[in-house]
Amino acid sequence: MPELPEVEVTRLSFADAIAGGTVLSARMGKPLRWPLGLEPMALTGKTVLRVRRRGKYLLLDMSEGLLLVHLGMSGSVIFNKNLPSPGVHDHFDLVTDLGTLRLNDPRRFGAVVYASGESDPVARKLLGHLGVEPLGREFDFKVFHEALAKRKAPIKQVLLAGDVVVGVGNIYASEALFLAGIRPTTKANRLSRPRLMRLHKAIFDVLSRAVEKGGSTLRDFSNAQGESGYFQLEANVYGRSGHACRICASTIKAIRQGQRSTFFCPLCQKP
DNA sequence: AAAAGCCCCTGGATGC
DNA sequence: TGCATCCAGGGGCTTT
Repeated sequence: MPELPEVEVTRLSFADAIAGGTVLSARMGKPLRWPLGLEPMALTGKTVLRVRRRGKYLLLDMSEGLLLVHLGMSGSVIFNKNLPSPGVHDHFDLVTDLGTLRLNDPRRFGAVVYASGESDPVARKLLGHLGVEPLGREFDFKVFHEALAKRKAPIKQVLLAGDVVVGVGNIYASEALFLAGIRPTTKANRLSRPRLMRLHKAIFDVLSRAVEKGGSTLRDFSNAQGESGYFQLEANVYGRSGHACRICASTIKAIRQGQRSTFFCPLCQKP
């Protein structure tokens, strides 16, 4: 489910509310993608200092150590006081004196992992290979250009891999390539500098716009206050195969790339 | 080093 | 109504 915008919207929706909260108890439901790394109750007494984001990971800095939270494909988080007793897909509760953070994740591709710090091996394994943050100052065009020049894979799949830029998932990869006028199958190293400049800008624009709109709610995404996002209403290509392109009225096409769907306009997006 | 496939898991939509 | 099949916002791991 969640790409960078949804994770960022989630973060913004509870970061201030949980900051300063001291853990009273914690519980795990069914196992998630990776083990927590300690007994849930060992989190008791730690304080949540702040919530950051790295790629699609939420980082909860604790008074000692940090929690890495990933929403996988179907995860969502809610933060509130007096939550009802956990449902079948509620797999992690962090009860603090300011409220409870609860992860709901039917498919359980998500994870909550404790690390002693960012140099902890488990944190390095999950975060160490990540590319640049697209909404930060470090998203430099020259670096982007040089990284893509080394890649012969289709540009869509390079974007998805997340080792050049983080946070661009299946929706926003298709959307950014549409805005840049680039065919998703074009090999990354075959793109000219002007076209890459358009792509660089498109990635920033589409992700920031999606954050503004509260993310995309396709099936079940909502922020920690239970509110839906609206960016999907603005999608130009994602999920629109067979429909008319909003720009040129051509029929939007769907193809498969690496076991994932890709959507594009055959006229607006040049190989 | 980089690319391509394979899984992990559940639920909703679709088709017969 | 019942059952099979396909598809879904991710990404680490293994194999080429």
